[in-house]
Amino acid sequence: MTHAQQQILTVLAWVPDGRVVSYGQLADLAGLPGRARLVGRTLRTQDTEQLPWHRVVAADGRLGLPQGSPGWLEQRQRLLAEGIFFKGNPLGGNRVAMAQYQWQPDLAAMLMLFEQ
DNA sequence: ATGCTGACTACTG
DNA sequence: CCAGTAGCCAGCA
Repeated sequence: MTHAQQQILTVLAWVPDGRVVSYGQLADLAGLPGRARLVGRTLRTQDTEQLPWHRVVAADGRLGLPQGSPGWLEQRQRLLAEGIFFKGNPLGGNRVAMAQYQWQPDLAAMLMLFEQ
C-alpha cells in the first residue's frame, strides 16, 4: 500500500457517524487533490473491515457500487441505519442528500488528521 | 515496459 | 437529464 493510500485510510477513520464524504473530498482532506479515483481504488483494493467505508459516496450523492448490487444494498442499509436520508424517498431514493450530510471537519478534527 | 480499466469529478453542449 | 471530454493513475494482464 502506498503512502497516499495510508493517508486516505487515516482520514477515513475520522469520518463521524451520520456523516458522509465524497471520493474527491476525502482525497482533498488526505492532501491529494484531484485524486478521487485513488480513493475508489483504495476502497476496492484494501481491507476496510475496520473502517467506515460506507460513508464514502460520489459527489452527486450516489453510491459508488453498481445500483442494486450486494455491496450497494449493504452500504445503503448502513447509511440508513445512521439516520442518513436518501433523496426522493427515505427507503426508495438512490442518492444521499449531500447538502445535509456531508462532513465538514472542524478545526479540532483537522488538527487530528495532520497529527497522524 | 505497455495498454486498459475503473467504488471519480468538473465542465461543456 | 444525458453524452462526451479531459485530468487522474494504481492494478492487472
